[in-house]
Amino acid sequence: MRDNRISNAVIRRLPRYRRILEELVAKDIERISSNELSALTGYTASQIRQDLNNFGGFGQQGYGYNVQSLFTQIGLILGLDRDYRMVIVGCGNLGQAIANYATYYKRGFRITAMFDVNPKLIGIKINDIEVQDYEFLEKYLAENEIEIGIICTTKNSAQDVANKFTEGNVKGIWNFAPADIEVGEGIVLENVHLSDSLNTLAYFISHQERP
Amino acid sequence: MRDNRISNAVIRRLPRYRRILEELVAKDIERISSNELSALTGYTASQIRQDLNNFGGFGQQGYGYNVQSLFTQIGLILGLDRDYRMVIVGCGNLGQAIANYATYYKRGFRITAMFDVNPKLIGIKINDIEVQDYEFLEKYLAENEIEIGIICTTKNSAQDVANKFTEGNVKGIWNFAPADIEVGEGIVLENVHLSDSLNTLAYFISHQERP
DNA sequence: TAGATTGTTAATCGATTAACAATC
DNA sequence: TAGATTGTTAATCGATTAACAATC
Repeated sequence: MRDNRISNAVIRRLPRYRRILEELVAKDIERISSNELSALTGYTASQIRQDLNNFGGFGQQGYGYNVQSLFTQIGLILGLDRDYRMVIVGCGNLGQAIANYATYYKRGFRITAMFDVNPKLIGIKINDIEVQDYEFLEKYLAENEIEIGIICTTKNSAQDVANKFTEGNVKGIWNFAPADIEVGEGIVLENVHLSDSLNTLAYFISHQERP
Repeated sequence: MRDNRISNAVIRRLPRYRRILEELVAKDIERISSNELSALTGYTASQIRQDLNNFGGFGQQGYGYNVQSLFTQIGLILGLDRDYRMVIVGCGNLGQAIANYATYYKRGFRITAMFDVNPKLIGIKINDIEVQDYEFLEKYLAENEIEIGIICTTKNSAQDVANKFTEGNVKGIWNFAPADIEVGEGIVLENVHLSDSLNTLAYFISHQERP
């Protein structure tokens, strides 16, 4: 699989392609053309063909794409053929929501431990996982190989957690705290800035249909 | 304020500028140059000046930008000088997390009602707001002017909720369900696809440092 | 084979960066 | 005033779209 500098824009469209293909698989649809995919995704047929051809020729002239096979291929490209062990720090509602979400809807992404500083949360069980004292994170990461660290803390704690994750050799950090954190060299950072998203929504609402 | 077709890319950088300026305000820093802002944001100084000049000349030659004033200006551009009434549908952990988040951290964005279909959730109070039966959403929207509808349900219910929001004349929809929903003409849709975000993270982890 | 549709190259469009005159 | 830094125009870069030959 060639992946020498595929643009970010392309990568971020892949999960969406996959999501739509998943529905087609569920509907037992066997083949689809770039034109039909265009109607479903909103991207142009040309763009879809360009995107997919970054990774190889998945289609067949005169036929289109095999839905099941394309779905599988995109999964392979995204790295969804392996398991990811994840640790959540911050077990408030958001941390619990992410834990539930991953547990019930994201096969392949497994929460192995959860941490918090709040004595009221330490000890409770969330989907059979007992919340541990944040103090033990370092030790836990040293003893267990964890691919993804998830930050669901407040803004102020986020960088400290990120540092511990970095030292603990996670490969990626999924950050939900409204902070711009720094991560170690070679560690992937994916931010979900809810605040930015809501502010953007406010902008578009305010600027709807005005001269 | 001119806003004839400002590109999406620019808009999505604004909340980040604002977030960083907010910290500078807190640190009592008075002025900042595009060059210094560049170091803090990671965007080039040139891009920052271009971005800001879409909305007018906020800076002063030889001086730079006044931090407090720029912060305020960006807030105005984003439409953060008014209140937004919001309704949440789906009161599981995620819905509750959003409710807490908005209540405690987002002045100007006010949750006025919450709805669910689950009898176990109907009647409980989340930050003084009682969860109502989803059945009453339609009536509620008819009687109250709501700007933002928030979808924290499962994939399968998302479109139904979106339809009710559309009929109830919300101006924007903040969607957390992993579904591609359709919304009425003129209604702004902002998606937070956690699943896509996690899949993207998996991609970058899988493709770190490989030939 | 004829028709359909991809893979891929070329053209266009838009966004980012560079450069510099204007000006505080 | 001299120095600094913006606002803005021009150049570059990259991403999207169009076109069409290849081919199933």
